[in-house]
Amino acid sequence: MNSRSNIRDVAKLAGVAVKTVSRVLNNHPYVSADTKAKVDAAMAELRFSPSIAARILAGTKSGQIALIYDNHSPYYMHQIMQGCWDRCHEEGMRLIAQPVDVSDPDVGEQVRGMVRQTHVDGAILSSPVTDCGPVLNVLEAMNIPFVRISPGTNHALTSSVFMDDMQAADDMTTHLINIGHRRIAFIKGHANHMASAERQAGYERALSRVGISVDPELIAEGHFDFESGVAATELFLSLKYPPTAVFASNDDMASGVLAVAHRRGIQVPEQLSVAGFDDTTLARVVWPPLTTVRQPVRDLASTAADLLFGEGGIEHRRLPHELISRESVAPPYLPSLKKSKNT
Amino acid sequence: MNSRSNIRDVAKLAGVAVKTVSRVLNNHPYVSADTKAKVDAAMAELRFSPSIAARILAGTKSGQIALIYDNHSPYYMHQIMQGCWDRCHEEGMRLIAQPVDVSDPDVGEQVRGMVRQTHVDGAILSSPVTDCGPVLNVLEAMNIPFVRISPGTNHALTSSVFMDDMQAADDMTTHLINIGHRRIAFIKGHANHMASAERQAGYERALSRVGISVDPELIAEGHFDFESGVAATELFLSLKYPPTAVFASNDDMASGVLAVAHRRGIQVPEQLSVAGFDDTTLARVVWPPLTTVRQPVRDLASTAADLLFGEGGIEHRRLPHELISRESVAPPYLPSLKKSKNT
DNA sequence: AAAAACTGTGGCAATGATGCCATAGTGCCT
DNA sequence: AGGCACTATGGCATCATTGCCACAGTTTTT
Repeated sequence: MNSRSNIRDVAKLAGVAVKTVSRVLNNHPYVSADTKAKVDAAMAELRFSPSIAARILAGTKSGQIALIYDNHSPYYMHQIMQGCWDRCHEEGMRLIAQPVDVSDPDVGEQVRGMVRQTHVDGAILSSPVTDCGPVLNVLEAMNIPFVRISPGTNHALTSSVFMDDMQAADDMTTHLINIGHRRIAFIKGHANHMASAERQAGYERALSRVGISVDPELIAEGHFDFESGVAATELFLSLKYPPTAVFASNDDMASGVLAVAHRRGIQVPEQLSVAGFDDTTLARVVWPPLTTVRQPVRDLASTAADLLFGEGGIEHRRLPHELISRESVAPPYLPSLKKSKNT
Repeated sequence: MNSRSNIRDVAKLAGVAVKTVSRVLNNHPYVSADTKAKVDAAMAELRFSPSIAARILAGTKSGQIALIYDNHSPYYMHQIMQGCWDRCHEEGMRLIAQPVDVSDPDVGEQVRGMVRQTHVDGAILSSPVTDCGPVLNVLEAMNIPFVRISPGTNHALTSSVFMDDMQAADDMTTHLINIGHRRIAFIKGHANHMASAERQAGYERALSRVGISVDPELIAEGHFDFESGVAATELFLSLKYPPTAVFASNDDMASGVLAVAHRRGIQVPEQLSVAGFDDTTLARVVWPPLTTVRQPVRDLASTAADLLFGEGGIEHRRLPHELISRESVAPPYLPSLKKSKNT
């Protein structure tokens, strides 16, 4: 009925001491290959796997790490989780995915409770939790090592993995400029993600470099979701001089731009170019497929796990981004210019 | 930092036995109000909080449940998780999300290991894990209660929540017939989801009822992902008499249909109607928005958690579906009929 | 009035693994 | 030859809590 096998049963079957089984379990040095083989065989035969609870109680490690997140883009989180899972699985660690609400004033206590209960050995934080003061304080106070994925702020005491959001946004904006766009609108990301400000800065830097003034009318608020892409686009298209291109801070919002264009019968990319950010699955699923910045989300996550497991001290690793050209971006048609030439 | 106080310290300070403190902790009956007050005071003074690990080890409940899944649609899983999380949070339970690979011959052992390690009190299975023999056997052998979300097979010993996939597919097909379609193609779901067969049966039932013969050419394999929607559509459109409507077994595949239509310059819905299934976020994000069957995914998940927590015996609860009409479906244009009339 | 049931409390074993200390053989340096 | 470091293994206490059994006093039932 119950699989009753514990470490003692394994020890008996393998003909060794309990302590030796424990050593095999924890990959301690000083176990002969011979003994290890016997123990492994016994464990396999008994279908043994150690109780985390007992391990926590007796020892100092639990073999578990937490992924703490608060992100509303399912595709993005899906990739983050996969990256973490893969590495954890390789490493024999258990991953506890823990959603939180960073706007909840109680978020620190919630994380404290979770750490207390699960005794996780470390944590991976995904933006925007990476910059959530209460959470950071709690983890530091409890002395839990953690790695941050795409943090917005520097933090001398912990490792992080990230990409150059500013440069990526600059690249995309420059690309739009290079193919002829001058009125380029920008939809900001959620304000609680620090990357949002970075991307905006990159956008503005690219414009400024070529002497295009930053027009506040062409910058709209956004929250990384489809609806805010829609809302922003409605605004842009009601302007006296609407943009010829819209650069959204993620793919979800870019999809919103496409939806409005479709509804109004505006041809993309002939009449309006649309660029996204992230290169989630969504970018390939919508029509036309989005020109976007590929963010190596899964690699970011698995690298974060690497850094957490690694012995090394704190490290800040930047992963490369890539501009992905698809069909949602083309040179502007610019009927007004043609007309003025004719007149 | 020093949460060094344990139940013994509390007992000593309160002047009672350790066991009595345990009773207070667990709200046992048979503790006098007087004693309870003393113990509460002592706990407060020592800032005591019990060790979950010890509790799990010594007791029979862990306060944790597992969500075991293997689904490749991020939007779908996102909703499932949310539903589970919400109820678990209300109930003070910890949720451990555990992805598995049902095609892995070792999947049973993996689940066994997870259960033994974490001591979960119960599990929620999401399709297709609901019909994965090895997993079911392991959970039964370990005597872990579980609830299945959208299982394909009946199972007298465990509760389940589901919707009527056959009826839903029938409804959608009938809707397409009612507005004039006769050549309706169908893209199957992943073969390892039992719901796939149900949906196909519903499609065929609706056709048969009105005397339309089921044309094997109009039924294509699919795997619940965008790409298989694309592949199926390429097939359909290369037929001598292509369909006027395509009914895909989920929204991801329906998005694939839309993509092919866009690429070939086929107007949706004027020249081709497209229907999906699930009503995930994706259905509203693509263009045109998908007519689809709303599956109450989040409710399914939270209901599953309800049944797991509930004292009640086994129960099979069906949740209602709903046909959502959006812009991807319209009456067929049928140019060939018009032509023949004219000639 | 005896028996049974309820109330309130205590003692001790058990849970499953690790930490620390001990032991013993081997190879190497001085 | 003595001492030391290294390899390999075993024994036992320990972690913090709950389950089971026992016991005594009080109330209810027969």
